[in-house]
Amino acid sequence: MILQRSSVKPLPARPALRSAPRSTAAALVYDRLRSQILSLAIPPGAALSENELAKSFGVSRTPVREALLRLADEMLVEIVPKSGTTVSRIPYSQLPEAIAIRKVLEELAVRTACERASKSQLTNIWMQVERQREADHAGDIDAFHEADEAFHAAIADAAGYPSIWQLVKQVKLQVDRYRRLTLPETGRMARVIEEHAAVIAAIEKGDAARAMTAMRGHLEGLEHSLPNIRNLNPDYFVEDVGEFARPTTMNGK
Amino acid sequence: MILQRSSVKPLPARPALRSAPRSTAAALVYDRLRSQILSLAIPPGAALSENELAKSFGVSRTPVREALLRLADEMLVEIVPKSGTTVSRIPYSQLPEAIAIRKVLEELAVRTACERASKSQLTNIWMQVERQREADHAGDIDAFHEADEAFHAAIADAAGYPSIWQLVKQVKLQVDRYRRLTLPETGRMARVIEEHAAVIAAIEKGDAARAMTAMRGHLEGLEHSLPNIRNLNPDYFVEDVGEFARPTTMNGK
DNA sequence: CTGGCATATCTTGTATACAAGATATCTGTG
DNA sequence: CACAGATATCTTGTATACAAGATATGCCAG
Repeated sequence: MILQRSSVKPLPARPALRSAPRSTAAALVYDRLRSQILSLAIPPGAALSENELAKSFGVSRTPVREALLRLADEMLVEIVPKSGTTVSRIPYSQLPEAIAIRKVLEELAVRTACERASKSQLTNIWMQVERQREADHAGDIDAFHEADEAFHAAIADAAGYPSIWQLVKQVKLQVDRYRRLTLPETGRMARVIEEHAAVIAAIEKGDAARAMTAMRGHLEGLEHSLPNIRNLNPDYFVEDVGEFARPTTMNGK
Repeated sequence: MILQRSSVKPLPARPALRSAPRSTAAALVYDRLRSQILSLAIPPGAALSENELAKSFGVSRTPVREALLRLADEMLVEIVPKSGTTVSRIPYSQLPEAIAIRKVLEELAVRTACERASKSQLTNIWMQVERQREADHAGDIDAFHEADEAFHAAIADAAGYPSIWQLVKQVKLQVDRYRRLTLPETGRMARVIEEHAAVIAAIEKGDAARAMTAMRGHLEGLEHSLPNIRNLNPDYFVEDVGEFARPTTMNGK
């Protein structure tokens, strides 16, 4: 039982063991599948067979099934009881909702961080912006993305509301998959860095209104990128997703 | 693993499939366990054994394990790899965070509902208030609670953001367990009904500011009830929960 | 060639056996 | 009696076999 007070994460400069073996087989299968789904390496609508996955991972169906059940809870796969399992299609109509939710959550984070952030926490946030600058210079998209997420997580930490970032991660999943379909926009990294810097600068001054506006504007950049493509791969999307709330596994309660 | 070996509810030999004819055994076990955990019938800190649960439910370990894994994702149980599984203690220090998050989510819901609610949706919301009035008169606490939740869900529906309620349900779990420990406050139902009526009235008028204020005030009632007891059963709580985000199952990521 | 029914073969759900770490107990030794 | 070590017995993690529904296939009648 480890009980550890966490104010600031060490955050290794290096992704460390990215493809390292996780503790359990189920965790490994979960990580790999989730990563491939989010990167669209496995496209929306693709069929997944527990037997095939078990063979390809060299494990039995048990850990594969465990991973799939968890992915179903995250709405990343859909399990039809005695029929089959597929990678969820992207619910296009729900993306604005996800962004709206993310906005209020992150506004709460910056607002509260304005009141409660310690100096070391502010430093940590700035550090993530610096990491992004370096990644931009190096042209390392993956490192940029990682530092981007660390930035938002650090703000939630500074607010003393770390679970805000847990919720945001959960909510942004489908949006992330959508954005993978759009072409990388040139100069985006530099713009994001500017916006991030504006947010943390306002937090540092304790200017809640300004910080919230900056964060809102930053996230509205996501909204503007929505009505972009989607006609390229219409079968990657589902127009109207029925009674949401994991209609596939168990009962939604 | 110290902790009481407290037996899991006897659960009649005849599982009363009539009242809970869930499709799969795993779903049934999940529902029953979850209900008993939230009602504190199984107290925080109680040990859970997959074998014992399997015997008491008359099924094998497989569906029991599936249910426990899902409950672990919801932070309702904690699984220590080769050691044991316990009902999660209530993270007292995280309750204000949960309430703060819920506030901004529901403020988003009422604000958006002011713009988008249809007449039938408004009627639906009023209907839930009416159900609460009836439950109050009948003194039916369970029915009141159910209508209470339906009220908040209906607002999210009216906003066109139904997943807001899904998130709120997820966030309020630990607060709900906490409130089960406090004595039922006389006159609370009537007060809640008043507050609900004020919210829907403001939504109906399209007065977003007023609706948000009403909802905020309503939810602040939760906050005021926090520093109540907690000394009665100090072993039901955990002061500082380390690296949040399901530290028990798999890796957070 | 077309339609319909039986069947073969998929799928997921469940039960059971085994593996291996963690913990408690008991035993032997000083 | 105190303490250390072996061991018995817990725990969860995984593999495998079987059950049963869903789907595809193919065969046969018209």
